[in-house]
Amino acid sequence: MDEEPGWRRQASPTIYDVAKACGVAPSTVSRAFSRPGRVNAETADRIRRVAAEMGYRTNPLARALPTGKTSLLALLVADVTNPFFFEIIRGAQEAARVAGYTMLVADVEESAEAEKEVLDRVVPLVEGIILATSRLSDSSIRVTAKQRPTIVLNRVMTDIPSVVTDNARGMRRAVEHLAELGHTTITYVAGPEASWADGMRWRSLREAAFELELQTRRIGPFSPTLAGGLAAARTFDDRPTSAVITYNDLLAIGIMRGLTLMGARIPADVSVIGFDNIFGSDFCTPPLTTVAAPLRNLGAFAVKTLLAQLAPNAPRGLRPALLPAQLIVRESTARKGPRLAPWATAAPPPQRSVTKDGNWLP
Amino acid sequence: MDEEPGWRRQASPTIYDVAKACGVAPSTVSRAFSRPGRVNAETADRIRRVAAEMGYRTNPLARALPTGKTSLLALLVADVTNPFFFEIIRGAQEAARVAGYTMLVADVEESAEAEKEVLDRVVPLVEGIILATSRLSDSSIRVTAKQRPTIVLNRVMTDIPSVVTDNARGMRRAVEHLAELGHTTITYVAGPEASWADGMRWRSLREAAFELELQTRRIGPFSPTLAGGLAAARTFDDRPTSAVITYNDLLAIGIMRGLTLMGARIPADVSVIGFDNIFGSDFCTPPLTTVAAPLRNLGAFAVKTLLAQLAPNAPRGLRPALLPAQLIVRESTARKGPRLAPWATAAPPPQRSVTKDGNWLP
DNA sequence: CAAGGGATGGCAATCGGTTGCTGCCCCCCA
DNA sequence: TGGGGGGCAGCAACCGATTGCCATCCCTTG
Repeated sequence: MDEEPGWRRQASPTIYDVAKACGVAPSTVSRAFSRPGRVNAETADRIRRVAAEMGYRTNPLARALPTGKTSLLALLVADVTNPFFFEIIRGAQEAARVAGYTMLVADVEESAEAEKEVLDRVVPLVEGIILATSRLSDSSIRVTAKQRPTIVLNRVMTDIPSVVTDNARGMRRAVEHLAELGHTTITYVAGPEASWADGMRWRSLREAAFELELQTRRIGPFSPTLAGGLAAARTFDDRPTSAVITYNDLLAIGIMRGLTLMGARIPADVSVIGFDNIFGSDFCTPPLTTVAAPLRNLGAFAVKTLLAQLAPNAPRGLRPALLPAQLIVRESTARKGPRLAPWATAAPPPQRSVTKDGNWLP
Repeated sequence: MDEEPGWRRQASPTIYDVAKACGVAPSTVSRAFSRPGRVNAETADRIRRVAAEMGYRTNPLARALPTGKTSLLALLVADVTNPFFFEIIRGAQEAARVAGYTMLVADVEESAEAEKEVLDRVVPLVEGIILATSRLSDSSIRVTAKQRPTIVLNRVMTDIPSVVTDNARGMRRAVEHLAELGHTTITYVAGPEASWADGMRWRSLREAAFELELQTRRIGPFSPTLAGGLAAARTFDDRPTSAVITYNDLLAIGIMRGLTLMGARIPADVSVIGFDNIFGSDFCTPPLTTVAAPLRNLGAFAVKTLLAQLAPNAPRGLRPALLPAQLIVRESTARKGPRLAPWATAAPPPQRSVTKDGNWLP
């Protein structure tokens, strides 16, 4: 009865198999891979040859158990379908890959609940965590950071390493741009209240406007999505201004679309500036003037910072890393025109209906 | 000297700690969680209470080593920055999460090399794999499938479970739509040669056109990106037709933009239909008529199929799952106009420069 | 009252590497 | 010739949970 050994789905060879085939001890095989100098060069070579022949691959689970080195990093993003994260993910994955790490990207669907759940699941698996635009409270983040090295992206915390875009400088450039075009009052379309970046951008706007002697106004909060922008357009229509800066590009694209439907012309009637320079901001109508975040770099930099934390001689640099933003002028901004709402009196609104999630009805 | 026990970064409690605190054996603690009926209800309750108090969390690595259950699934996508995948990722992550699995999303940057490397790294960690738009050869995929249950998305293989959009039906609808608008010749703008979907779409176009007595033409291959579309516009300009169907939306948006820069009006001069209904296809200029793939469902369905494979009584349904596509008519298609190239004679092209990756120059 | 059996809990092996320590061999140098 | 030391390989414990098997205990039943 013992000629047919029980088989599992995939009996890949182990160091024990390799050891037997080579006539050495398992520990020697292990060291042949993980500590090359520790074993005779010839022996090591032979072991590696045989191992390759047998198709041996070291089992990451087994390695991770005693050492804790899973070679896994986690990146939690608020919303994978938000283009803001695309290049961040790319940059992070790439950086992780070249460093020999695998990136575990998880979507938390804009919910603190889901974020906690995902964290619970992921924390024990990974060596480090990047929280991109977390919706968690500072204290929740600290709890996580106590368990694994953690980096926050797009948010500043005093006791956790953070990587952010230089919002203040970017906002300053945007405001200057509008001022040069003759605008005197700027409406800020706010994003989620829980968002650190939103508060930061609004404050920076206030400051810049104050220095340049412009007026500001604020509407919101709105969901940072196309649909949110559509809603913002309706609110904005009550007290319009000639210039708008939005929390992010999605909101900007949405508000442009909403205003256009109401009969406004962009940029002739209203100039709009977004934030982040996401995918699509260059081919929307009109192409959007926006404060470009160094997205890819943001992701890559976060990984590098995290990896640095992982090193035994933890550097502990806690000053937030400020990555430069850049104003990209496209076609949604223009010299201030004479006309303000109601737009409909000037141009009949192209009649068309839009569903609540921002799609055209057939 | 032994009062200060060596500490590791995070000594989370183990079943041994819990066992000691409860005065029972570790195995009992283990069973209290994994096999509730097997241990006295009171004991189990007490153990669970103490465990909760101590903040015990079962270590997934340790559990996975003997059992092989990592509760991890892998989703490999050709390009995370391609919006085609956004909703697929969402759908897949969501489905995995509710099933108690964590999804490991990996970007392979459109390269078979990178795909292999990522697979090597990921295969031993996960219980199953979803290959979305793989650039691998059939035989490479089979090798992977031998190691772990594997599902291919957007590609049909006879011996591996696959989930695809019903391209033929979708293409048929698109061609009918163009025929109704009076178009007689359709140019197909091809995507990557290695793409199964590209071949499928082109064949379906041929068939549909044949039945409806239309002419077809084919240009390409082009990279399935905005930049690819810009290049396609130049090629198309040599032998223009009044209708274009592209391999995907990105290509469609790119070619629309390219043609517009050359002075063509869309849809008056050229009607364009894309494929996939990606993020952005509704707010580009003009909003794109496209064959909508059930993206979110595609992802969710793939996960469900994979999970089914994981069950011990493997169903082994090998007929590819065809998910229905839908034609979304927006504003990039219109009745065939009288005018063909050269466009420039009719309308002076708005002079503007575009960088090779499709951004406007400042 | 004894045999049988279900309910509970413990023992110990196991998953596949890693690593501290030991032991052996050989070479070098005094 | 003997002692010291470096190079190399093996032994065995360990990471933390799972699980087959055995030992108890107590209750039931003939």
